[in-house]
Amino acid sequence: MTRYWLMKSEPGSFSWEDLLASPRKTTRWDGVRNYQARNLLRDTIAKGDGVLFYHSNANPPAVVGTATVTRAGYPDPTQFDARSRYHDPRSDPEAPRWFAVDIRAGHALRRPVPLATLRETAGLAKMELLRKGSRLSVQPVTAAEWKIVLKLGGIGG
DNA sequence: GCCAACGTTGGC
DNA sequence: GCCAACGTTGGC
Repeated sequence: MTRYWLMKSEPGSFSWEDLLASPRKTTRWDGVRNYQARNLLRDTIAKGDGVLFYHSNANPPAVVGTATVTRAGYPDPTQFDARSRYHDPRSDPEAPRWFAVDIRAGHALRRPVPLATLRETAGLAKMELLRKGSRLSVQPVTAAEWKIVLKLGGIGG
């Protein structure tokens, strides 16, 4: 069963344009250091799942494109890399603490959908992103929410 | 830059 | 197990 997700990225560190410029428009979604998000990456997110690519800490914050999961959860190598800013010396290679997935860019939205627009859209009232205090960098999106966001973005009907 | 909300750490 | 202190996220 195909599921849908929203992934946040600060364009100052890795933007939608950076994803498009990546080899095969694919990147490893690594550096996630939150246990709830880790559980999703490790246990639930599957190859073929759809991703809304969201620019956080942006002006305006907005969903800007879609992506596809091309590789399901595997140990995030940055946790074992002493030179990485994501290095975690307490993670045991025999039982890795952090996981990553690979994603490939799908379509740019014809119109990015700003956070404010999401908030104004009735069918999205229960979106995780809109919950007060929500900070999950990887979060579930329902099929209905996915459809609505794509429509707002001018793709997918 | 501010600050609310949340997660993690560590003393006890 | 409690909770204060601290660090991070992310909108504004």
